[in-house]
Amino acid sequence: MPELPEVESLVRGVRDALLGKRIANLVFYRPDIREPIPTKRLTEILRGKQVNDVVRRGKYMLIHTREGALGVHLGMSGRFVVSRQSDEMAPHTHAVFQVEDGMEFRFVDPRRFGRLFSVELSETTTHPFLSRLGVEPLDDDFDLARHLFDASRSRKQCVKVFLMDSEVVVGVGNIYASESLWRAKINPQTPSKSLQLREFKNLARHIRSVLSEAIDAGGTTLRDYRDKDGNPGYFQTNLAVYGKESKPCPRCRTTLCRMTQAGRSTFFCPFCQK
DNA sequence: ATTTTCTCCTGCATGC
DNA sequence: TGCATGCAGGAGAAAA
Repeated sequence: MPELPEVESLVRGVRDALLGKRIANLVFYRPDIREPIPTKRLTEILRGKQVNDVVRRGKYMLIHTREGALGVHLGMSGRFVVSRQSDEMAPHTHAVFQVEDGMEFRFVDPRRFGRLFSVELSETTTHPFLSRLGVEPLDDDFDLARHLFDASRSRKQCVKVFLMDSEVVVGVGNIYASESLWRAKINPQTPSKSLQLREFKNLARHIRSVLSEAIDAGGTTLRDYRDKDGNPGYFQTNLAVYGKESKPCPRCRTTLCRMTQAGRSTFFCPFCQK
């Protein structure tokens, strides 16, 4: 379940491995993942081209050349792993990007919720997958609390669902929404419009700290997430509430609860998060 | 217009 | 042991 910290960890590794390198060739094994992979256009953009930049936007990774970019979304179970060309091919390998240095990156995704897409030079911000994304929670250039406060005034949604709206703020998925609300001692069912600016300031601080700590730990691996070298993250050992239903709250020892909000599991402490 | 539900898919846990 | 069932979930599409 890659969210912002997992994608950021991956992007940093891919950037180190790929920046300045040339993509020698591309091989597609299964172009019909969530959406058909634009194999022809991706080949035009990448083959024989040098990688200029590798960046994250929300939960998307963008690998740029002077012709455009490859967009990658890991979905639920996607991996983007560096391999030797002689390594055995993992099941569910859908695409391979061969690098001039003899290594290659492989996109592996058992559940096929992920996507590979092409981004033209002219649409790095206007591409349909990118244009509607909300703010980056770790950007320092603006007031996250103020943004959340303003965006929530006209909403009926509860704060947990609101936080997970990628048109409001990107990268906060099911795990980090639950974790940051627990840290901020806010009940996930609280209507977002009823929170005051002061409470959003506290919440924003905790969103940033939990995401930053998770990046430092290489992300959270519950089942599928791996970095480019196939290594898991380690932040799952620091999770306070996610997946901890019926375990004691780390703060007050009250038994943690699980509920469903907008079809997603939410974990919380019924005592701390009143 | 906003918000909820559905959909995509496979692997794993559960229950009989 | 084996099979059926259900659940997990990011995010766009569809429905409400």
